[in-house]
Amino acid sequence: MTARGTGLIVGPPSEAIEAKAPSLVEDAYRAMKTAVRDNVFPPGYQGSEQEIAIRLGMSRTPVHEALIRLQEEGLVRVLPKRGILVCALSPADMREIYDLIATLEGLAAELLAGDEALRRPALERLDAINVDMRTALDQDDLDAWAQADDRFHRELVERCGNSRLARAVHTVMDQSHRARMLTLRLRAKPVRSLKEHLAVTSAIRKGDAVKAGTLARAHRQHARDELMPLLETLGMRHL
Amino acid sequence: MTARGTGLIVGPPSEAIEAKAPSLVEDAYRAMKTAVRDNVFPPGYQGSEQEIAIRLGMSRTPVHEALIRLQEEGLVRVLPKRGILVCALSPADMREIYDLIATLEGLAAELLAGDEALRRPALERLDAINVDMRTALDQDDLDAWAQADDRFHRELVERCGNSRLARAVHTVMDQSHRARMLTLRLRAKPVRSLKEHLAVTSAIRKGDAVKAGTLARAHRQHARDELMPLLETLGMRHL
DNA sequence: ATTCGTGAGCTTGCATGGAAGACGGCATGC
DNA sequence: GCATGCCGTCTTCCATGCAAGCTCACGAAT
Repeated sequence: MTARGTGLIVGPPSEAIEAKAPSLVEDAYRAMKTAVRDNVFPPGYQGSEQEIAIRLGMSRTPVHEALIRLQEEGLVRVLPKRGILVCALSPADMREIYDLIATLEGLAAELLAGDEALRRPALERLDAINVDMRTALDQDDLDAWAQADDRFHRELVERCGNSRLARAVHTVMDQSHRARMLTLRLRAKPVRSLKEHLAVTSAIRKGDAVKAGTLARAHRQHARDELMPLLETLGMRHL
Repeated sequence: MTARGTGLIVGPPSEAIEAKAPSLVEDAYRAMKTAVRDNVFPPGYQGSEQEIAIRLGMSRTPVHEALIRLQEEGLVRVLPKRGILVCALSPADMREIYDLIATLEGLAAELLAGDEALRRPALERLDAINVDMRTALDQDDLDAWAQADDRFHRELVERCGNSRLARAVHTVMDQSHRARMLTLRLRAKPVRSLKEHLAVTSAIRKGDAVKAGTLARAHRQHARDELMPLLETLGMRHL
């Protein structure tokens, strides 16, 4: 219990834009997260730490530690003595996620609109992204659209000044990434998205926090209301 | 890559009310979390895994793994090759946390008010807690008041039906618990809290989702606006 | 035919040791 | 006096080994 030295009292990881030191744990973490996101490990997939360790060319230890982090983020479960399991999402889970994101992005937009210093650089980015999305739509390039959409929402939460909010949103978006990609091509041409993005951007520019928040939240709720019936219809129990 | 068997596709930890199996990692996790919450490990405290392992009577491994989880939750930082550090919170961090909680509890109240099946059992609890809080106030029992306050907010998010929301709120509330306890006795008698809790409860009972959400959010914002100047005044750089 | 017990082969939990990095004090050079 | 480079010590990182628990197939008993 010897608190050594009166070292600098460093804050939580919030602020620090620490470029994680390279380590096997970090490698394993990234590799497995990517594998889950890209459906290399499909939901319901069961594997063992040993198997993954061999594939990544390391021992079980770093894999095990990376799995703890992934479990904490809700992407996998480690079943004691039984192996690891990639989590599947039910429609109810998707609803939870959308409700959460809608509200949090609403707050993000609100914070952004209410802070002059914050919104100036953010708007620059958002405007550029909106242009890209318009281009993608004109060219019927769904992948480019999805990428622009992703970037828009990412910038929104990353630049709102609340790092914990950003982290929370990222966590649940990681969980739902797979499902999102899966349903991307099942929906009608997403023309409304651009309109709504522009409206949110505009409200932020005007500094109308309440309106920006309301619009951003409604935007996600629309997406939710479009997605949920689709999932139910397809009888998707899990994905 | 042999996905073994067509085993049951289990969902994310969301639903499962799994009573964590007893394990050294779990013990270490709880012990250290409690130690941080109760200021046994004050912010800025530096220690080593070895030291903690000895104190807990186990090897370094479970301590290390528990630390990974605590780091993921933002309570500590593991500095590579240097030791562990208990995170301190700045006023800016407290603001982040309150903004986040305000919004999330707003959503929780909204969800609760909008769902008949959910709100019935919840209201039973909330009513009881409100009675306890009234008693505590009448007796000037600050500790009892704090406990009732905590329970109220806990029930709110745990019974709203969105497990991810609950988890997110718990995570940031754990982070801010220390600061909250510290400032508990610096504030005026919290008579407004009860009134606001009653108002939120009433709105939920009426099924007025919008009002419930607005009130719950405003309640936390009031607390924030009361707390922030206090922190600044005391010149608290970190806590 | 069906049930139940048993054991082999998985799995992770945890302990431990060696390796490499980070820090701080001390000697050295100016 | 002051800066600088070196080295001992402390720390985590990672590999590995053993132990214990879980699953499932197989065989015996009913």
